[in-house]
Amino acid sequence: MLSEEKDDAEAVARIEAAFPLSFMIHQLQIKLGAQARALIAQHGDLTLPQWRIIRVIGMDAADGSTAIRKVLGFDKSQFSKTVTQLQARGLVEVLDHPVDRRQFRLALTGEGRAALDRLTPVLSARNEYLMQALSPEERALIRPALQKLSIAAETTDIPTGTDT
Amino acid sequence: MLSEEKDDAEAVARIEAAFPLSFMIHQLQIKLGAQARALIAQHGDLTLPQWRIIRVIGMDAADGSTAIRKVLGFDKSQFSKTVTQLQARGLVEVLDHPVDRRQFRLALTGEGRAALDRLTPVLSARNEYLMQALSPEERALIRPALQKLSIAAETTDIPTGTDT
DNA sequence: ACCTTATCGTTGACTTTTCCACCTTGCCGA
DNA sequence: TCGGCAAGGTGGAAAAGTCAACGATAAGGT
Repeated sequence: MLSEEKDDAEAVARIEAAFPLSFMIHQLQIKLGAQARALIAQHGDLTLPQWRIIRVIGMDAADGSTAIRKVLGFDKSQFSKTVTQLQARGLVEVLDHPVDRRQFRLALTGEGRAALDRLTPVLSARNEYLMQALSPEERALIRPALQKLSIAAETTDIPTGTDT
Repeated sequence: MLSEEKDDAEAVARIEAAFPLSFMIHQLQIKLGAQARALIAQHGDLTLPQWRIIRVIGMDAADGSTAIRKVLGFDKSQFSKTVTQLQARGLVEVLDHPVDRRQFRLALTGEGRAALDRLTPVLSARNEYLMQALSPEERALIRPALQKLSIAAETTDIPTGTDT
């Protein structure tokens, strides 16, 4: 009799139906993080934040520290520490910023790019797998939806129930 | 001249366009977590994980430890430690589980329910605020989408690019 | 009934993340 | 041009989260 186990699953479903959105996202993030860590660990020895930074630098869409830090949403301190680690491991090069002397530019070293090339296929396949779990409409809507939420999540003072 | 600042913002937008989904969710979760911490801190002295557990118990949809732990996605260890804190602070009561002797049941004490009632309006208003940032279709689709992703995120071995 | 396997919660060591104070650099109005 | 304020990065302390090992209970197959 697996009624107990089933009861737990039913209880989970019952709760999830009325779950705050932020809880759902948190729960999802926990699972995604664990999945990513497992994949990264199987194919190298980067940490998850290290991988994220390398991945963004490798997109060649920006090299300023602030831009990279902000897309990732990283805390200043964590970003600083992770970049130091990457630099110490010779995966990333830290260069002067041409305009803003507070910032710096980031570039991959040969070794850094090698790590990126080794990991990219694996993580891309995962991303594909995740996207395939969604219906076409969901695929189309989820990115803008997440972006809107991301902006809304930056508000510090919430309009108190003056809505209707 | 705010060209520098603007350049950063443009770079961020450029990167985000081609961002892996998992990165977007991670970035969103960071912001949501910070927002929730700020709100909770303003209205009491709970930690975020403590609040989450209290909130779920207060839904009265389940009281078994496993069900509560799994909807939140919490690590066993973290869950155990946070429940101990809540019990020590007298916010939560730990009772025997009627069927499974490995688990326990959780219930709010009077003080626990008071904390819940104090915080709920604030956090509910935030949830409303977040939902209002979405279009009606997005609102309708986001929950099932996140649930599908959550299931997909549990897969440990990803089908390697054999798709086409 | 029995044996094997899986799940549960707890613990301790460890890593990661957050928070805060600090100093430097850029921004903008007086 | 100066003076205040915002934004950038660093470093240390505290909190949160992760991981592996353990003993106890359940579940499932034989």
